[in-house]
Amino acid sequence: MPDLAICAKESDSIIMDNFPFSLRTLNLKVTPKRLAILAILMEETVYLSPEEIWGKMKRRFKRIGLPTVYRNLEELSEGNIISKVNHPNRKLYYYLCKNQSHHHHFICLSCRKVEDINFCAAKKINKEVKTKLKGKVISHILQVNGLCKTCSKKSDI
Amino acid sequence: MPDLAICAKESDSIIMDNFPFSLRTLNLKVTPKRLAILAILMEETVYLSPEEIWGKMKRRFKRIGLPTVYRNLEELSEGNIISKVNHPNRKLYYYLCKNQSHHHHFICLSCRKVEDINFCAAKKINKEVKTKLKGKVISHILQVNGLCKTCSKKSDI
DNA sequence: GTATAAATAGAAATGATTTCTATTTAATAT
DNA sequence: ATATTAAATAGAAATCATTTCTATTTATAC
Ligand SMILES: [Zn+2]
Ligand SMILES: [Zn+2]
Ligand SMILES: [Zn+2]
Ligand SMILES: [Zn+2]
Repeated sequence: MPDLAICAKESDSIIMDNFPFSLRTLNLKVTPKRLAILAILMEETVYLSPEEIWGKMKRRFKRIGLPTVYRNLEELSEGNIISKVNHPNRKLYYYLCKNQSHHHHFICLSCRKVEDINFCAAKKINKEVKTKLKGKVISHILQVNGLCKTCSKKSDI
Repeated sequence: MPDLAICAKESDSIIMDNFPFSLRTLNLKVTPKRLAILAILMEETVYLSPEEIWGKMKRRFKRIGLPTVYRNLEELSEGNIISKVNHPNRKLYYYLCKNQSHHHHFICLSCRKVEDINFCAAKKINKEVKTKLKGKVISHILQVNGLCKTCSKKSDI
């Protein structure tokens, strides 16, 4: 189905084109390095570490500091443009999800693939917190860790 | 209601009494230090950092190393006797929940209070991962971060 | 263009967590 | 009780992912 592939690429570029707007909305300047970080993440179906992103940035810029990568990833994540992965190894990983609507992720602990889980308990949870606990929700984490289809087959052997 | 208080204490000691059994089930030796860590966590309604637990341990033992605290907390958490908190500041915190059944937590980012959320999407999620993604679930995180009743009132001012 | 605040490079520091080895201890079998 | 053995521990030291710092550069608004 070449149509699907073309379609996917078009929608990708639509997302890419919107990054400057998204950045400005967050009061972040539209710098070449910010856009490059987003472009790098756009190309991936797996979550990446700051150091790995730095490695890819070094191919595009002759001067690029690791702190810049860390800072930008944190800002982009804070602004909900990218998402942070809660890895059991407690290291930082980031992922850019093309799916704009609120949802959560299944992450593969082996190959790092990320897949969408079209399920969110937010409404029920917010209700329970509000009525029963009388608290104020700031954020919620829902993440499923495991082995993707391919990796679970491998470990079957 | 003094009855409730007594009842609560009795149920606590029932849990306490079961720790040696739980530890043996996990092939962990029943050491005074393990039991003390559990006793310290039992007394708390808030999550504690390893360093804070170490501080309390130093009152009970004249020789007690911080690595011992870290190691034990990790083992107990791995064995599901205690639960790890996913704090936005990315530091380690642990909590011992008296509620034995599977559930999740609302954590206060201000006073560190932990409250139960009697809701879990595990069944739905497992089903979605199994049927749609054909993956294997290893673990899932569901945690709600916010301000508890008391703390959200304070920040209203 | 100019002004200004934000972003960045690069070096350096940080500090929570982990690793290491010698010693001690709990559990089990005499 | 005593001996045996594997697990647990103390304390010092190392690790290293992440953050901080300051001078310089750059995006943006006028
Ligand atoms: Zn995989
Ligand atoms: Zn997604
Ligand atoms: Zn609170
Ligand atoms: Zn609980």
